[in-house]
Amino acid sequence: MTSPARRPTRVAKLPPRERILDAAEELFRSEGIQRVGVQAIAEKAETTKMAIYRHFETKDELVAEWLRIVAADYQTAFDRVEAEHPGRPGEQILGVARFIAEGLPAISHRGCPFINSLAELPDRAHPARQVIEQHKERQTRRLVGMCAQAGLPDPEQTAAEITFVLEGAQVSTQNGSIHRTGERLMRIVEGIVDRAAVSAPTTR
Amino acid sequence: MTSPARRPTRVAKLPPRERILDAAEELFRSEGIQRVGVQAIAEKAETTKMAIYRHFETKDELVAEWLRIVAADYQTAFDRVEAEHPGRPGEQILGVARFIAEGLPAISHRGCPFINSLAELPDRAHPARQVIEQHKERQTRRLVGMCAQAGLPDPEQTAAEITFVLEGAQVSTQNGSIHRTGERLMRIVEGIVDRAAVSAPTTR
DNA sequence: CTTCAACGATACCGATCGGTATCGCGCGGA
DNA sequence: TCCGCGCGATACCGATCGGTATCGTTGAAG
Repeated sequence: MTSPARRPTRVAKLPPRERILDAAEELFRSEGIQRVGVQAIAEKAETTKMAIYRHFETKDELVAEWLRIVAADYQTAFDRVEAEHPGRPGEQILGVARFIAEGLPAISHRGCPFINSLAELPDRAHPARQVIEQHKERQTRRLVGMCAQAGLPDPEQTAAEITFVLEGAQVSTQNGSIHRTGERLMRIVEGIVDRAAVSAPTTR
Repeated sequence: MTSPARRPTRVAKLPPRERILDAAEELFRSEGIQRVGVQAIAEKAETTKMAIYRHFETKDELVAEWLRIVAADYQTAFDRVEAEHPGRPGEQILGVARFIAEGLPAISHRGCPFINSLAELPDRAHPARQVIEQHKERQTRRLVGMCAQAGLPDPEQTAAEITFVLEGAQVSTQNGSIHRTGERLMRIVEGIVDRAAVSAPTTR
């Protein structure tokens, strides 16, 4: 009656490490890093503090691991967008913007985990800071590459403009209404790309 | 020898309340809100915890008061920019952007206090949240007004775009180099205004 | 069947948190 | 002159923090 892969109750609980990371994801996103204690994570993960410290050296390392997963998810989304529009960098840029725009309601009132973590972790020696900086660097590099492939005259400048707009939009979801912020954001990015392309009407 | 207005030593210390607010300004900006204890503020202000609680009901109220002062400073800066270019809304918009751009090095590696406070205070009932929302609302209204006076066809849209860019630029100062971010930001805002004005070449 | 490692539970540690109570001192206004 | 209040200092409160030690149990591999 005790087959290994399935348990009658609890519908096959995930292993502790994944339950911990899932709980951390929920709590860190909704309440921030500093306000969430290790005990709270353990309870939400249906385990104990000790189990957490068996899998992660410190709370700071758990935070870093969480952000690594979030960063990997962003990378995957970028890959998918890129694959959906092969050889059409203009569409890829808009796809990235759409990905962010469509995610705005989900992060409503809490903004981007990376931006928030930056605000919560002023110590540049914190292990999570490396994760954040590497992530931002990669995303910027990809965006610059798309702009360059689109033949835009100043890829770094346009990529910076798009980055600023995307981050600003995510920040703005935290207060006030999100009404139409997504559509607004899409039209802004469309305008940026169109304007940047006036002197170089190549692929797109 | 003990004249009231001047003291031989300590070069005329400010009254406790202002010393507390000055200390809070420094510490909250550089280390964030949650990481700074009331005791640390008292020590930097050369006073005691009790003195702080004589002037502020709670730490949360002190945070709100600090943000009220920061918001008032922003308002003053906006007023000055507006007065420097009377009747020239295009120049006013660029003046606002220049104010933010020139402030980037000063907030280097720590970003905007409002954005950071939003990340640190997820509780919408926190007294500081009202201050932040009112501030953002006012700034947005002023920027929309400038865009409208400049005769731009869609003031809300353009104001939103500028707001996003300004906030994104401030966020981006926290990681990586600030090299040329100010100039970059200025050129971006110039481009936004120019593009938005193509169908309405009025004042400017 | 035995063994070993991961797990869950509990109790505990020192440190720090926001906030309070209670002193004594000193200066300014009446 | 004297009163009173703001001030600085100290000690203290309960709660929570990140992190550790030590149990008994369990489940899967050998």
